[in-house]
Amino acid sequence: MRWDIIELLFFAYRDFVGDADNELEAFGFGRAHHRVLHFVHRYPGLKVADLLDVLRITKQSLGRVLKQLLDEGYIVQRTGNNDRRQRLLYATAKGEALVGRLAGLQTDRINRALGGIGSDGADSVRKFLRAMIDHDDPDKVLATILETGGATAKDKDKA
Amino acid sequence: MRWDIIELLFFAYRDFVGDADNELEAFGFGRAHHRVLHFVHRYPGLKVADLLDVLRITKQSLGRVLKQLLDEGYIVQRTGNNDRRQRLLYATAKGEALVGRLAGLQTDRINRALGGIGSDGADSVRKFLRAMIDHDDPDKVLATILETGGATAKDKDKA
DNA sequence: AAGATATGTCAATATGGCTGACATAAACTT
DNA sequence: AAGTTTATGTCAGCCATATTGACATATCTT
Repeated sequence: MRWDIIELLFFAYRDFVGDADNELEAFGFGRAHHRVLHFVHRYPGLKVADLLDVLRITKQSLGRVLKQLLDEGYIVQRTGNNDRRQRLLYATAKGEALVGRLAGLQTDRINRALGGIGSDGADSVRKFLRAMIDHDDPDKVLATILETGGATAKDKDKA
Repeated sequence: MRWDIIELLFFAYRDFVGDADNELEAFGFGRAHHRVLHFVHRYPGLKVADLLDVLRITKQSLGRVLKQLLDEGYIVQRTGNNDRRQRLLYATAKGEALVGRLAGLQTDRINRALGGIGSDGADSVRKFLRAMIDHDDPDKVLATILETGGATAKDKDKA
C-alpha cells in the first residue's frame, strides 16, 4: 500500500487548491467558478458540451456557475459560425486577469516545490501526474494535453 | 505560469479520488466518509479535535459523517484514559477492510504511475508533493508525516 | 467553586452537484 | 417539406458536504 503517496496527495492538493479558494472568496466565487473560468481561458472557444465533458458535470450545474460568470463579465459567449446552436465561450480581459491571479498563486507554490528537485525531478513529476490520469476516452481538453505533453498555444505566457 | 502542472494536478487528482468514489457509492458513503475512516484507521486513537484539525472541518460536519460510521460499525470510540471527556477513535475490522479496499485501488493507480519513473523519480515525486504542502502550523497527522518522511507504525502492510 | 475545555446537538444556510422534465432553435435526414 | 436529432437553456426538487451560531453536559484545571 502506498499510504505515503496517498496522504501526501491529499495534503498537497488541499493546499494547492486552497491558494485559489481564499482569493475566490473575495469575489463570492468558489471552486466551480474557478474551474469553469480556467478552462474557458486556457481553451478559448470551447463549446458548452466540451466544458461539460471536461468538468464532468451536468448542464444544470454548469448553467448555475456559467450564468454568474457571464452576468459579471468574466466570460462572453458567441454563436458558432458553423453551427448557430453552439455557444462558444471566451474569457474577457476581466476573466483573464482573475485566472492569471489565481494561477500565479498556484504557480508560486509549484515553483517552490519544483525548486528542490531539479529538472530531472520535474520531469518525473510530470510523468507521474500524467500517468495518474486515465487516458481512455479523454475529453477534448485532456486529449489536447495528452497529445502535446502539456504545451499549448496559450503557453506563451510561460515567462 | 505552470499551466502544465496545474492542469495535470487537476486531472490526476480527479481520477485518483474517483477510484474510491465509485466504490464508496455502493455503501451509500461519500468522500467525507472516506476521509474520516482513512485517518481514523491510519492514526488510531485520534481524538475528535485531532480529526477536526486534520480535515479542517467543523464538528457539526464531522458529527454527521462520524455518526454514520459509528452506527454502521466502521468506527468505534473509546473514552480517554487521562481525560474522560475525550472520545478516541478506532477503525473496526469492518472499517479496516473498507479502507484497505479503497487504498488498494488508489495504490494500484499510484504504482502504475510510479512504474514509469524509477526509484529516483519516485523520490522526486515524494519530495515534490511534500514541498507542495504548507509546513507551518501542521495538525497532528501532518506533523507525524513531516517528521517521519511518511513512514509510520501503520506502514507494516506495505507489501 | 469558578472558569475552561471536549464533545455533542439543534437549526438554518451555502456551495456545488444530481435527476427529471420540458422548451426553443438549428441542423440533419428522409 | 416534414420528421428527427442535436445544442443549449430553464425549472424544480433533492442530495452531499460544509458553515455559522447557539446551547448543553461532563470533565478537567485553577
